[in-house]
Formats: sequence, structure tokens, C-alpha cells
Amino acid sequence: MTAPTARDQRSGCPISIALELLGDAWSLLIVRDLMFKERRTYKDFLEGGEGIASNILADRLRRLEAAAIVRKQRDPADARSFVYRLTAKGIDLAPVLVELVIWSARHEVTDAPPSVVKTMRNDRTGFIADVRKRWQAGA
Amino acid sequence: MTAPTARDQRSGCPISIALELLGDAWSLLIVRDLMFKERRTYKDFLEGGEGIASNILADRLRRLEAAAIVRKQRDPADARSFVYRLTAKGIDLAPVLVELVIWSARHEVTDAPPSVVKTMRNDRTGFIADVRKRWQAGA
DNA sequence: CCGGATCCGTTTCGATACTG
DNA sequence: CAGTATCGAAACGGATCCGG
Repeated sequence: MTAPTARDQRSGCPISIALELLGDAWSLLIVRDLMFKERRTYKDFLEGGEGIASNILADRLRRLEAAAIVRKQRDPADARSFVYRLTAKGIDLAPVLVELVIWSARHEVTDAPPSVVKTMRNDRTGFIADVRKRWQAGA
Repeated sequence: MTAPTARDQRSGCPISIALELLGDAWSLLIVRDLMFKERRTYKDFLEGGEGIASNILADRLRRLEAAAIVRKQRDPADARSFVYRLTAKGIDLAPVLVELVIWSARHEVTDAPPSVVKTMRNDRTGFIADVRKRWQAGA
């Protein structure tokens, strides 16, 4: 019976809704790891992310799963391990991440390879199609 | 001399950089207010946002200004008021917000008018050009 | 009035240690 | 390996106060 706070009663504005799911420092970083960096396991995120704490990671994975952005399965190869994958809803965030990369590369100092950024800008649709293809292939 | 925390030493990944500036519950909401809702003043944000506290708002405006996403000027009309505007860097976030709207409209229940979302999808470039035009006109 | 700053109780985060 | 427990630090949220 916690008291309702401002964030609980958000408007139906799509931006507001999206930020309710993704408006924090880590969630989109996990999505990025899944989408671009072939990271799949809890351990991958823990080491590969930029130093997220284990409890925060567990919480964010739970939230992303609750939002149906991420799915958790047993690793068919290794029975004691779990594998996280993006759902269709999750992979649909690709355009958002791509625009974020383009924006950052333009206005901040990043380590993004200029060639990749150029591809994102010049062949956005193709780039996203490739991401989706790799995802469908189960990469 | 505060101890460095994980978030302080982020990688140069463009997503990571962007989230350092925008990875919270409110910043992008303010950008949205400026970009789509003709909100300009502290009071506008305070009442129109979804219930942000005044101290948080002040902090976010300061951060957005420090990041050169927003600019603060005196209101030429009303001497006791200030006007916030997006910078060029700020208006360049339009594609990110548009993709966020499209994603939310597809996967969540939002109050976005379907006609507008359809325009965003079918004539993305034109829609963003319009946003930019209104911004340049000083709207 | 407008644009905040301050105070303070509550919530969340972050680092580390620990467990099934 | 994949988390949970704990605890101090930081951020948030609401109310109120203040300067111009």
C-alpha cells in the first residue's frame, strides 16, 4: 500500500508511456547489449555493461521481461545457464537506438566507428533490416 | 571529492553517452514539451508535464542547458518570465522522439492520434522537416 | 505572480557480501 | 552461474519558503 507518486499516474502520451518502461540509466543499455553486442546471459550484462550492480541488473531484467521487451529461457546448451533474448517488441526498438546513435555521434564524442554511423544515416532501412535478420536467425 | 560511481566512468558507446544526458524519467519529457507542445516556461513544464516536482524540474533544466540541448532566455514580452527553447542539438532529437512515439503506439496503449502516428510512419522525413520548420520559425 | 531554493521524509540506487 | 541480502549514499517527491 505504497502511496501513489507522480510517476504512477502518467498521461497516455506515447513518450510518457515509453519512458515508464525505459526511462532510466540502464534499461536501454541492456537492450543495446542484446541487439548489437551478442550478449545473452546475466554474466555477459554484468561484465559487459558499464558496471551495473548485480541487484540493479536483476531488477531491470525483471522489468524488461514484465514489459515483454525481453524473454528469458534456459540455455539449451548449458542447463545451468539462462539466455535472454529480445522479443519482437524489443527488436522494434532498433530504430530508436539507431537514431540515438546518430544523434550522439553528431553531437558528442563517441567511439562509434564513423563507417557504421554513416551506414545508419545513409541506409537506415537496410541497416535495421539487417539487425532484424540477425535477430531472426537467432544470433 | 565524491567517490566515482559506475555511471561516472561510462564507455564511449554512443548509447551510453546519450543515456548519460537523457537517461532518466523526465529529461525527454521536457524535450517533448518543447518540441511538440509549445511549452516554453518553467510554469508550463510544471503544470503540463505529468507532475514533476519543482526542484527536479529546475535540476533537469539546468542539466539540459549544460548539455546544450536547451537554451534559456528572458522573455522579451514579460520581464519577470524566462523562455526555454531547444537548441539545434535539441531539435536534432526529433527523430528519436518520433521513433519512440511509433514504437509506443505500436506496442502500448497510448492516446496518440492514429492519424499523426500514421504520418510519422509514412512520411517520417516530411514530418521531421515540419517540426524543424516550426522550430526555426520560432514557434 | 514567476522561478526557483530549501527542508525533510521516502524511495531508489550502488557496492559488496553472500547463497542456492 | 544467477541471482538475493544488506546497508549506506544518493536521488526523488511534496510542501513550503523566498527573492525579484
